[in-house]
Amino acid sequence: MAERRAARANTLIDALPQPQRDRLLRGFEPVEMRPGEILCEVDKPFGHAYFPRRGSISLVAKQGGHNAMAVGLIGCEGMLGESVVLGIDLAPIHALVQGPGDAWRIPVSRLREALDDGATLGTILGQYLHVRIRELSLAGTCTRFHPLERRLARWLLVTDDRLQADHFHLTHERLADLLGVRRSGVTVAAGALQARHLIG
Amino acid sequence: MAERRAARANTLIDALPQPQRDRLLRGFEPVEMRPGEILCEVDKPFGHAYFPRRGSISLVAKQGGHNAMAVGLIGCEGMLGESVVLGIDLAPIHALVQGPGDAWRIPVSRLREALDDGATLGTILGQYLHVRIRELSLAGTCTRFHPLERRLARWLLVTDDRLQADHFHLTHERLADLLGVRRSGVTVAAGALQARHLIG
DNA sequence: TTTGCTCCGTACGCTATCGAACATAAGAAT
DNA sequence: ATTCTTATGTTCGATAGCGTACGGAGCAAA
Repeated sequence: MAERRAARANTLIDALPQPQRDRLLRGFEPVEMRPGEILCEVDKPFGHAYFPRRGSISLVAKQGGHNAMAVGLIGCEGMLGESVVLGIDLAPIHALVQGPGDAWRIPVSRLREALDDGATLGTILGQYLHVRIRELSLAGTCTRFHPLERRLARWLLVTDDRLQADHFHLTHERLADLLGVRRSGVTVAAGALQARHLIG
Repeated sequence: MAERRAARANTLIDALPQPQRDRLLRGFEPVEMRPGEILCEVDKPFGHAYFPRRGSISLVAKQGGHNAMAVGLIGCEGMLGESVVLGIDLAPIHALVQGPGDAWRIPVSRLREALDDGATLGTILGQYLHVRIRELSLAGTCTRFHPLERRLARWLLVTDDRLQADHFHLTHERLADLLGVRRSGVTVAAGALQARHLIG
């Protein structure tokens, strides 16, 4: 599996000024992310924040047990646990590992300390939370107005972008869960995309 | 139009400790809210934050001009412009007046000053932003999985809750815009609710 | 009184998607 | 080699909501 770009670190961390970044790195613990692993559950305190370096984390909204769908995907461009900038340590949504990889993680308490260590980190996380909010706002509209084939294409593109890998494997079943549709619906939509030689 | 509860102020403001609230009130300007008035547009700087006292503000997500739907409703329990706590002064979403009423508004710059005047305001706005995020996350799922009749019922209940009025008037047309469906679809759904004597 | 406008009710055919089932196909386990 | 499992392809009838169109009711201006 060839690498598409050299950088394997996390974009948010890279944006920090050197001394602050070094201090923050001391609080980090590298962890592996395995697909399906649950990183936080809604309304429960999340003990750690995660900064993916490879792989991806999907944000899943659940509705009364049954119905669920993904409303966001986090890769090395983002983080899980932005809520700390709000002084909140409860997860607003479920999060689980989607694509395998690894991440830095840091206890919420230490991240909170780091937020007092100069304003830059707070600014960055604030901006990141802002784009999350924008994305969340649009997610609903997208689901409402676009047919499955387009939503599937979008999800595949986003996944590809986040994973930074030349290829990746996802079962129709899992895609169906993420998109909130039937498994066989994904089969059909994927077939249509293949017929147009848009995916392999 | 009888009042349902005595309190006509804004819940967030009421939650502030006395001295801080008084200082903040000096920055407020009372304004009237007329239905349809646009309070902010996505990616444009919003000059003021709004704290409704009566009436409501709907948050509208747009998709390429055509398709649009509401993803949130703000009444006297909330505010418009929470993004300031993130150090952001760009609106993440469109907002327009839904139900007529009045609000306090404050220039973003003064609200930002107020955030430095003790930590309480920041904490409150942070918590409020957190619930907004939770609501946004669920909005998509709700639209995806629930039939129109239920979504309509929900919207009417939320509107009633926010407006604090004994009655209110909404055309089917506007409800259709808010729910992202056809006008005639609303007519049918509303008829079904009336047939079950759930609305008048 | 006529005209015009806004709002509501209703209908028809169409599309996307559902829920459920069945049939392969490929690999892993025994 | 046979069985089990997992992933995929395909079908069928059902349903929600669409786009569009037409008719009527209330109300106001001319």
